[in-house]
Amino acid sequence: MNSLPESLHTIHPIVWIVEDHDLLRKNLKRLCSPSRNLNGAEAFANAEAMLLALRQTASRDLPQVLLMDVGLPGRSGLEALPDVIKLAPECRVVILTVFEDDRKISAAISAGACGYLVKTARPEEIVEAIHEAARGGSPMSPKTAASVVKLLANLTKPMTPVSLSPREREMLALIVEGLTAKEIADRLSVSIHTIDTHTRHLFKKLEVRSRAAAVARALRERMV
Amino acid sequence: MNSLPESLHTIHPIVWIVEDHDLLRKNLKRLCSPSRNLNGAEAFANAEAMLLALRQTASRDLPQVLLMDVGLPGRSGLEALPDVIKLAPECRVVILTVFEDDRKISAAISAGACGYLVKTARPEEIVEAIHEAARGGSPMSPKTAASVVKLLANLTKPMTPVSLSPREREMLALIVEGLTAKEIADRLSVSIHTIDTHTRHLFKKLEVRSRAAAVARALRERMV
DNA sequence: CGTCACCTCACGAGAATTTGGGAGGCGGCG
DNA sequence: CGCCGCCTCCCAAATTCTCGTGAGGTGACG
Repeated sequence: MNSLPESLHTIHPIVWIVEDHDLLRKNLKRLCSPSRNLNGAEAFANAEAMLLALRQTASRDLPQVLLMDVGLPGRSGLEALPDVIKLAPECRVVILTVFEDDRKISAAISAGACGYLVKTARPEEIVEAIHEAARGGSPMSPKTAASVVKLLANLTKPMTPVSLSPREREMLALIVEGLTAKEIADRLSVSIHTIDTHTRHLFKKLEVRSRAAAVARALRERMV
Repeated sequence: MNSLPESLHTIHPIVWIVEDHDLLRKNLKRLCSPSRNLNGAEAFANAEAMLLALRQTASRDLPQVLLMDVGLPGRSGLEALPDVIKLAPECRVVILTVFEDDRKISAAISAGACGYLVKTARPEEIVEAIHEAARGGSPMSPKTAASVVKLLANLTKPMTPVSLSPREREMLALIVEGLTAKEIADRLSVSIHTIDTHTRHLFKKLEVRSRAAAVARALRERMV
């Protein structure tokens, strides 16, 4: 969709930077120079200042790419993301961090980030990543990509090593809905004793001993 | 976890190739040569032949990386993936294709692929991708990564912010584990009455009326 | 026709959960 | 200091769940 092969040499994406470490911030800003076909317009030490500036910026001057550190200053970076998306929906947010663990990556992407860079990346890699982000891509290391893939695979894997009968599957779905045995009995127009029996068989097959555990297994393994 | 900085030059990952186009298959195999620290042991024209060989291969000779085309020959490639995973669970499968659209990418990752390459990639990129896959990473273009990120973001976005106290968060985790109130009380060394109270507050905040529903909400909105 | 899986229903007892109330102590904050 | 949120504990009743066991009916399959 965003294929601009020729104009890469003429368009200078506006890049904003949020980084609390002074030296790194300056280096990053210097990196985003017109000589590298980048326009490092603004650099901030924290997310609040960036949001403030974002609110006071005309839409034609909004950044195309936002390079944001989410390091020590609490979660200010990730928490600012919803506001960034509201104020500049077209802006591609690339997270810059020292950590590369599944939870942080998951949180960043859930919050709306599109890319994920580690600070150990070489300058040329960072520049290239910014261009890729502006182009609509999601720059990230293969290791980060592996985390993302693992998350996605876990969320979408359809496999159920347990063979449930249609009725049991139905039961499971209703249990996951949070219904009580009696409510399920009413919903399905059968006796509550029947529900009990189904539930018992279900537990045996799922190898659990409680509704809560059954729900956990069902949701984790996507058999709903 | 898989940091082998020194041994990269000595370990030659065994690479298998599935590609129906004769010329490309031969080129790929030639690419996986010891001179590039790769061991392109086998190349097949279709998935069935590869599976057959996989079944007859001792575990020490199983491929570390499987480069598989999923082009025109139906879905034979993706459909073979579950078998590959069963026969060689440690094998990293990298999809090789001409298309780069969301649906195919999603299908491949759901099926268990770890990487995704386009055939227009340069030889060095392919070689590097194979090494990254063997290392545990997920090689893919930024554009492909963008598709994956989009999918993941869609699946995990509905994060309603619920403010739980630390203790309540702990409770929730243990409930999701399937523990009973008494077991939680023992685990945390407090009275079961305390657990009851926490549970009540938790339910109020989560707007649920049962453990099962609490588990469902917690897992769906990943507050675990 | 026999077997088997599935759905249905029943009884009963013990365990656990849900729901309502109240209460004391602690630490942060204006 | 007073207020508020949090953690802790208690009582008690109603409800629900868990887990046995047993059993009748159906449809599929060999």
